[in-house]
Amino acid sequence: MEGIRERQQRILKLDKIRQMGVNPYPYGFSRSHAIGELTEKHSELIEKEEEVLLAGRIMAMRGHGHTSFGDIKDNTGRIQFYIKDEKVTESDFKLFKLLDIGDFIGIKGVLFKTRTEELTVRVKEIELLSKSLLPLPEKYHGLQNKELRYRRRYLDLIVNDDVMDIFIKRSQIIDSMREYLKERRFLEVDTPILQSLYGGASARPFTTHHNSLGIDLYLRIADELYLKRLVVGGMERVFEFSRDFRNEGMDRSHNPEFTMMECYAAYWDYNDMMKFLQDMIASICNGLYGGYKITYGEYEIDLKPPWEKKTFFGALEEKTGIDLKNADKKELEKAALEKGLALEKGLSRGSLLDLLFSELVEPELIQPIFITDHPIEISPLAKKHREVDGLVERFEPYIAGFEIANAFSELNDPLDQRRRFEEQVREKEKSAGEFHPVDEDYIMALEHGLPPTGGLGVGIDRLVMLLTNSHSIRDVILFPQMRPEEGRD
RNA sequence: GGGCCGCUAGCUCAUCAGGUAGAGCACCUGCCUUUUAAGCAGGUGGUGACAGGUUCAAGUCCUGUGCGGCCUACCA
Repeated sequence: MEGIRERQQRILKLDKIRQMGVNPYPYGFSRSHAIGELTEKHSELIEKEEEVLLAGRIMAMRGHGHTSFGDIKDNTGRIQFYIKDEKVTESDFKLFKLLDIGDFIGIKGVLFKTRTEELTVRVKEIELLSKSLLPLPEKYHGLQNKELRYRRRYLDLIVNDDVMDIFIKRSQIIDSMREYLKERRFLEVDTPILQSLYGGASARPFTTHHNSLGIDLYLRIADELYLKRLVVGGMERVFEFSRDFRNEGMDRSHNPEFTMMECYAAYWDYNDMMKFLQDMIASICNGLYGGYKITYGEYEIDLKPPWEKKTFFGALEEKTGIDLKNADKKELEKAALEKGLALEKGLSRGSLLDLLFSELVEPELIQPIFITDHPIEISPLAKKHREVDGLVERFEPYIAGFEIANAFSELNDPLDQRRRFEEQVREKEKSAGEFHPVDEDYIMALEHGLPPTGGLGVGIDRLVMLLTNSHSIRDVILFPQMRPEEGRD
């Protein structure tokens, strides 16, 4: 066990504190101010010698015999306190001597400035609010070890302010997106996480079991099909912040559980959705930073609308010099080989196009851009393009090389939807040998009539990465998936 | 899945050719009435991730396992 000796020391102190008749774990404390407020109001408070009541965690202590300095920290800031034996009761000073870095305390005192002009609280009374038994990480270097930072995120948050800042921003981003949607009359809904049939994306699900029903259930990989059922039901604009689960590999941009915001609007098409998304992202960014320019790694990115637009095949043509819109498998394979891409055998036309695009085009999409009008093979839930055969009305915005969303004019022709599902099933069974039944219940819903609808899914974790200059999804998820420490078996 | 790297005190890190482990912070004792990575003097603390091998001798070399990181591949 870590810190065992220090822990024993602290337990001894705990006993002494109890012997003084002090409860080391009391029930609350009334603060007059958050620490952060003091910086703004300090001149007035100093002048009036007004007493303040502050609470926080002790982050540092510097003892000097009859006096001591220390720092306490709350959610809003950090402030130095100064305690002098003659100025507090004997028992308060005795209690103070039994405190450690990491303990929560409440103090009553007045503000002053030290000779180095540092704002400081002169302690009049001190109260222990919670005794800590284990030591905090080193005060100067903080907690560096990434494994420990992820496994004991609470320590990471205590010690690394920039980490706290990222998660505050994450919350602000979600708040402002939610607000943006609600202002535009979108209704927030909850749909099932446990689904008896998964759909809305192509990914392997996590499987679980319901005992009393005696059936296997899946954790959702997307909530798309449920939200569109609600549009059928007359909820014209709906959205959900959805925790989705995909049983796939993990890396810098994939965690097995992640957050999507999906929204659907009746009578919108993908052009409406494009404008909506770009304005929403820009507005979130502006709310966060008061502007549209952000830094991501080596890139300066400008999110100011309007964003560039390129069709899927147009972007490919720029890279290959060939219009691949009507290319068959052979021609696509040839183009891929010419560009030096390694090909597995038996790739479908859709997979080939996908491969060409992600290898040749994606990495260069740094400034915000909409890639539109994808091939129909890789978009089973999108409506056929109104002008061009073989394409669908779909867009994916890319920023800093990330695909941050996916949207379409939703396919609402039930007979077409059935054909597309059946095509998918054939593909899947051919390539992966997986059984993947058609969602008959969803088709039935479509047969009752889905109005023309625009749909959008935004990858929240990736958006947060982008807006906080984070380079791993683990840095924007509080408790990323880890293997258990004890190993398996 | 593949490659490379890491795992030494609670934390951050050393330990040049294999010779029985060291610093700073934290902690303990003492001194210190404006310090701020406080200072000074002294001290506690390690089955060196785990298991095996080579060797008179292994933190150090070798093999395996575990966990993690980075890169790469896969994944709409």
